[in-house]
Amino acid sequence: MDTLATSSLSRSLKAAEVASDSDESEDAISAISASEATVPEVRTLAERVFHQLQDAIVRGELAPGSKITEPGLSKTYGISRGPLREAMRRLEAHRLIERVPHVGARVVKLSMKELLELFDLREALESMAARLAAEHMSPEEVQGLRDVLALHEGQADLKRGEAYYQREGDLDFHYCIVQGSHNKMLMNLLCDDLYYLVRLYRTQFSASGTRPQRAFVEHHRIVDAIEAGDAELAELLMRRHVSASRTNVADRYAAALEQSAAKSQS
Amino acid sequence: MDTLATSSLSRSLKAAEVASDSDESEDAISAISASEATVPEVRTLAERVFHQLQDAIVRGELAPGSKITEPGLSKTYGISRGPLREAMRRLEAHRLIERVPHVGARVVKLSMKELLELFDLREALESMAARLAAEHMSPEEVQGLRDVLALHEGQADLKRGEAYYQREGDLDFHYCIVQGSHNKMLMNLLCDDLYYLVRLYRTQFSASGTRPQRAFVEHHRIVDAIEAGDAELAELLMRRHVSASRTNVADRYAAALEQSAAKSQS
DNA sequence: TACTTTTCAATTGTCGACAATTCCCCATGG
DNA sequence: CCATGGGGAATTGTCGACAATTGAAAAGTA
Repeated sequence: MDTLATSSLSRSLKAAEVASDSDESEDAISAISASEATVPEVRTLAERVFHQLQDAIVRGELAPGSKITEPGLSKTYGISRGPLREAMRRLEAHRLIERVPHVGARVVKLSMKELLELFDLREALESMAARLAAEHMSPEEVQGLRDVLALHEGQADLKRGEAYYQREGDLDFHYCIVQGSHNKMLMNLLCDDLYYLVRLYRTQFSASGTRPQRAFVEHHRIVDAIEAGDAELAELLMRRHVSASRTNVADRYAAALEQSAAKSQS
Repeated sequence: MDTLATSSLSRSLKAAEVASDSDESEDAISAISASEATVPEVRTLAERVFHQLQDAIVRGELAPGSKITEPGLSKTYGISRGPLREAMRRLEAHRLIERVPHVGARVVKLSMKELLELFDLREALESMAARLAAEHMSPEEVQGLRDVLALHEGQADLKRGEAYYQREGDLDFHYCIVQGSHNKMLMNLLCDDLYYLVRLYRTQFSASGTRPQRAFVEHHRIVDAIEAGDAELAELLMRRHVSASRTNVADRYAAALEQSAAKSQS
């Protein structure tokens, strides 16, 4: 009951963490359609509660900006404060919580400014990932990418209007590209740090994607370029893709701001 | 005696950490030439030992790949294992140590492959930083940049052959550029995570810079572009600058490898 | 001698208790 | 009524002790 997997992404992320040495990113890709399959059970309490808190934050169970106290969490998760504090230290380093000495910790709350900064980072890093993926991905890995795309397309076909789930799938896609770069540092950075912040944003701003079809064709174009080994094109397309996503978010935010301003004025 | 500042960089990094809210990056720049000035003393033991260990690792006092035990460090730093473990959890998240549950922790040892990956990351991120800096830096900040450059130039003039210290100064320069981007996420990523790994590499491979003059003119060209507000040029020049540095490292490594191979064969 | 098994010392993981600091509330005074 | 200061409850920081796991040395057997 307490280990609800939130989406295929969370599972693949966890699987990647325990087996980060494997150069076979095929594992990670196929793991997406795998069953619950007992994530090689975490060996230590501190590690377990770290992942639990990470999930809880990213899923919005722990509201952004809300204060979290050690005795509270200690009782909730049934562990003592020792391992809990270690988990919190890790969360702090990953920027999912913010701590002030002798005062306490609270879940991070991304401002729109920070969110846009995050998109700038993604643009720089993921375009690089796409370039490297075009240079290094094996034909089998590319096929895995296509499978992922087909899978999500089928899902989106089922729930035409409800594009929310596709947004998580979107991260799955980007996750696979990063795996394909075969650059471990980049993989760590994006998959272990930035993508959790991206997911946090999605719950915080309850962002339901509003351009699923367009994102789909962009995804396909990117895979085409990767398959063709056209690194330059893949980099360019990914840069545009992320940039368009950023613009989309900024526009929606501006619209929401304007609407709330008009409402308060009326 | 236990708080030996290793270089101006370490001080500016620390100062940036405690006052990360300040939008006045002027502070960080001027802090470079400031005196010892008691880094606003860390409030908690865990935090203090974290910085001490961070410095010890980056300076090479704790050899890369060497095993570190909790009782050992506990006695060395005169604290109990509680705060120590919290510090180690933070170091682990920053990828300065690697831990295996129930086995132990050891200082990371960068392979050449990982080092080159690190340079790829820097190329993507710092070129982005240069572009943003060209767009956002104020005239005062640019002046601060020039001061830093002049300062290091004077130092290098003193120790002509000994270019080692300049290498630390090199990071100071890059540090200022990142500050000038005014992108907090980027600043955190580069200054809190990647730059420590870069410094670790420098001790691990005992990298004495071999191209100080060229790096100097490249630095000046970059500042020129930033001052002119030419974002595109600044981005390009920084990309080339980091790329050249990467090539330099790779070449030196290949040469050293060849030399050792020849020696073992004779 | 080589290989397996067993024991044991050392290290890591976890817990509960105590000390130190902060924050909130309330009383007191202007 | 508002400002100010003190007191107390709650939370965070630190410590030492105990349990659990590991790795290797030591003992035993073929």
